Amino acid sequence: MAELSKTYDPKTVEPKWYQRWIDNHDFEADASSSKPPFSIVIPPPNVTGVLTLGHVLNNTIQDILARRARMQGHEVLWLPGTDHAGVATQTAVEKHLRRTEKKTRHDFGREEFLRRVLEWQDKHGGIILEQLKRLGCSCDWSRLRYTLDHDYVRAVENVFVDLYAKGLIYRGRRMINWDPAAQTALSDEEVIPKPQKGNLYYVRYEIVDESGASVPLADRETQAGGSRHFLEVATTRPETIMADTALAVHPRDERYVDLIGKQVWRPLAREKLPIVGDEAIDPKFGTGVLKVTPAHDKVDFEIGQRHKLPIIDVLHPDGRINCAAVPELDGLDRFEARKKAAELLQDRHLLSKIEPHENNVGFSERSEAAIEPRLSEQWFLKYPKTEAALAVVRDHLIRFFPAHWEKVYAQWLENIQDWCISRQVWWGHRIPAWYKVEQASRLQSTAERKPEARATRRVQIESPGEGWTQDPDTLDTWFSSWLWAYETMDEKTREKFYPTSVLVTAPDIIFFWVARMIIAGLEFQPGKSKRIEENIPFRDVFLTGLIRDQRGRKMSKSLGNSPDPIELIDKYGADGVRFGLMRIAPSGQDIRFDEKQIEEGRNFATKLWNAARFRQMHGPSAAAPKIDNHSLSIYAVEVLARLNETIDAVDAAYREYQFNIVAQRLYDFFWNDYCDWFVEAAKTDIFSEDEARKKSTLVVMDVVLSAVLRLLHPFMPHITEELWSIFGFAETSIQFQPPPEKVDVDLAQHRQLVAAIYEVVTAGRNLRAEAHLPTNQKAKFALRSNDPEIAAEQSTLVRLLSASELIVELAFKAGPGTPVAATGRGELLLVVEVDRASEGERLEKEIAKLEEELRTVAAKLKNRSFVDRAPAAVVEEHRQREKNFAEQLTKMKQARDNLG
RNA sequence: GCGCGAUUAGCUCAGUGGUAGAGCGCUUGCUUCACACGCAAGAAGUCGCAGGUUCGAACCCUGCAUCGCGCACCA
Repeated sequence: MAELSKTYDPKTVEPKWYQRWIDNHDFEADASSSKPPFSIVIPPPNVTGVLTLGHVLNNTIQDILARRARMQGHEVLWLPGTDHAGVATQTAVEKHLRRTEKKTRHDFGREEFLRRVLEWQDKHGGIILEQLKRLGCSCDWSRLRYTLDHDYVRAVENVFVDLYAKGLIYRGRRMINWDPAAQTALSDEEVIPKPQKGNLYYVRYEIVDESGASVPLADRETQAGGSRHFLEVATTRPETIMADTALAVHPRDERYVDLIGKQVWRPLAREKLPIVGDEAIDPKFGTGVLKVTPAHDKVDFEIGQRHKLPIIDVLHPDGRINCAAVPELDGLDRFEARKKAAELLQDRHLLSKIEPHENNVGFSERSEAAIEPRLSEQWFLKYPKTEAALAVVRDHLIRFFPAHWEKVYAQWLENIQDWCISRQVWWGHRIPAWYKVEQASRLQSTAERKPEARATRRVQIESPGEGWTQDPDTLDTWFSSWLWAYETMDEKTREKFYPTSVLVTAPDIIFFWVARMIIAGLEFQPGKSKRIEENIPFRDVFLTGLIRDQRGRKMSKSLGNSPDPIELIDKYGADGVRFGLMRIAPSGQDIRFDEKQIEEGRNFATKLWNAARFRQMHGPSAAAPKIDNHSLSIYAVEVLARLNETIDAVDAAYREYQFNIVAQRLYDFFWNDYCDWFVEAAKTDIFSEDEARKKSTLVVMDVVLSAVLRLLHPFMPHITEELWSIFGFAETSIQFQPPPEKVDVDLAQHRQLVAAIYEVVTAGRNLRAEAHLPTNQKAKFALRSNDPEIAAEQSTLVRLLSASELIVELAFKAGPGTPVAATGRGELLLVVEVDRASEGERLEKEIAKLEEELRTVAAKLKNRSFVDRAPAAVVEEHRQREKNFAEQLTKMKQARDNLG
């Protein structure tokens, strides 16, 4: 047994053990094992991503669950993998190419661009997997999957074909969310509404004269006031006026009802527009008149449908104005055009005012460009099994932790809309639809296709043959992710490990991923039977918090407030980072990150190391240590009792996924109960000549250390494995040791005595500090007691008090000015002369405190209702307290009186 | 507008009806034979506000305020 160095060095220990675990194939799951299965699929990080603190949190939790399950005798599969992340990766590569080569993807063409993406992927791909290894993640790397693996791609295509055949996937020309920067359609979930400060432009639409003639320009200004020559419209988007195809008012709005059916002149690209009545109009907003722009607004589109209005699109896909009729605006960016349009209207006296106005505008989650609602032909999925998906969570076949997320999940499913699944990006799963080449040759992208150009279409994986061209679009990344829970598994693996045990993820992808995976499981039924329980993708969903910085902001690259986890690991060790983070990660709450907390994790690792070192200095440990119930010291009984309590608390916390509580309980037990109290008290035995007592105490240490190492192993795998092997508690790795069981001794005995002794010690240390006696100066103490139990522990009391001597004597006489403290087992005196005045002052304070406490308890006990109605045990406890306070008060008052 | 969460020591947070807790920070003392990434002691809180239930409320109920998130609206 090598002697341990003074501080723990994670830099050598951690890589050493990780390599051994890999070499031993410890993380590889055996699908033919007879052990009960436990499985987790990793939320696949982006293939070119790098590790963030969010990943550290998420994957540490998964590793804890996997490692604990392994120790509990499960056959564990933690299945790792990466996601191609269509729009995200393509956006990153395009940005890179724009910067380095000043070219767009169109300059390269599809084939060359995809080659560039693959180059990028080779360069940046897989970094995050290596980083997960640094963290100690016990993934089964032999089963590593990627959403663009051949088989996985085939599965995605099959699902598409299948859903098309079922009529659940369809093409349609509908309003979608268009990202003008990435130039692709997005799903509703990828649009983030943000409040924007803008303007409300009040635009006058001239009412068409009954005769059809326009009012002469010169008269307009004067007539604008009272009479009905104009209808005023409040709009935030004057640049889309050319796309207006009607004005709309509420059908019962008295101000305007007589105008319904009449016409107005569109002020830009002058045309006659009808005035229609529609329930969707809010009379209280603006002037109560809405300009209807069916091509560029979702609500307007619906109004347009109801009134059979034409649709005029005045925007290019990149967000520039496309309107030859108004050359001043044509070709301008939409935001430029907004200003310009206002100017044009101003010049024509058609803009009556501009008011500041705040409204919500949708932004692309990826490119951060303002989303343009746009009419476009896309592929859509009508979600199957939404009722069943609601039911499995409602009936708790799947449980969410914390449970309140179940409501968020339900809310989304209840309001679910068809999913726009096609993306006008090149990086991803290409849609398995084929068109006759004559028509297809005209296609840039499905989004651009006019309805009349609709080609002959076939949906199948292989090309139908000569003359057919594949749909140029790809699928939403999440359309592949939703199969992740089972398409990552081969048939045998699936049979053993599907459904998975638990999914660990962040709450912001409940809609994107969690809900859709549940739907996929129910729809495609990958389970062993048709039973719902066999087909849901997981049984528990644990939703982590978001990590924020100290000011409460989300961690983000642009803010630069996200520390690099690898730097933290270099500085504090993976175990320190893991433990520090878990201790502050309350379930379901956001986490404010502070490096101090990681430092504490590192400090705890050092503490563990040194406590082990101390044990090791006193001789070798026994393999599989067993305690002898009959030779236990009272301190041993106490620490074992607390170990038992800790084991129970840890078990309970695990059941609710309360990792912070697990960590905190282990921290408190080990640092306070074991190190600060037990080890210090046990030094009496360890340094004594009594070999039997020494041996007994060392065995208790071994039992506790062996238990603590196993309890901590899921959180701190490397250091615990290192210490486990150094101590030689077992032949084999700690990874497969069963968790500690509670110690079977009569633990009720002695606990009161130990509590009393610790109370005396604390009181004595307090007296010493009050008397300004330095810690390194031994002091003489006396305890007024004739309690043989206490007397028997004299040597330990001397050690813990750092006393030169402790006299246990009921009638101990001390001179006036001897500091005294009341304890449950008699007064403790610090036998030194101190200034009478300051001792008197201290006693007065002590007495005041006791009197206050006594008053509180006495008042409660005088209350008949309390005595009659509170539980007997509570009342008894109060009585006991009253008695103790009264006794101590008497003693303290005597001491004060003795002072003179 | 609807829903969810939060509000406890300077900071970060535990605390599901019976004497307000931890870590950090702060103050004081200590290089004592595992550990200064440490040991010991201490100061510090009208538990967001107002009602209610209860013998008793940080905890349960109602309302309000502030902060955060989601959904809806968003001309």
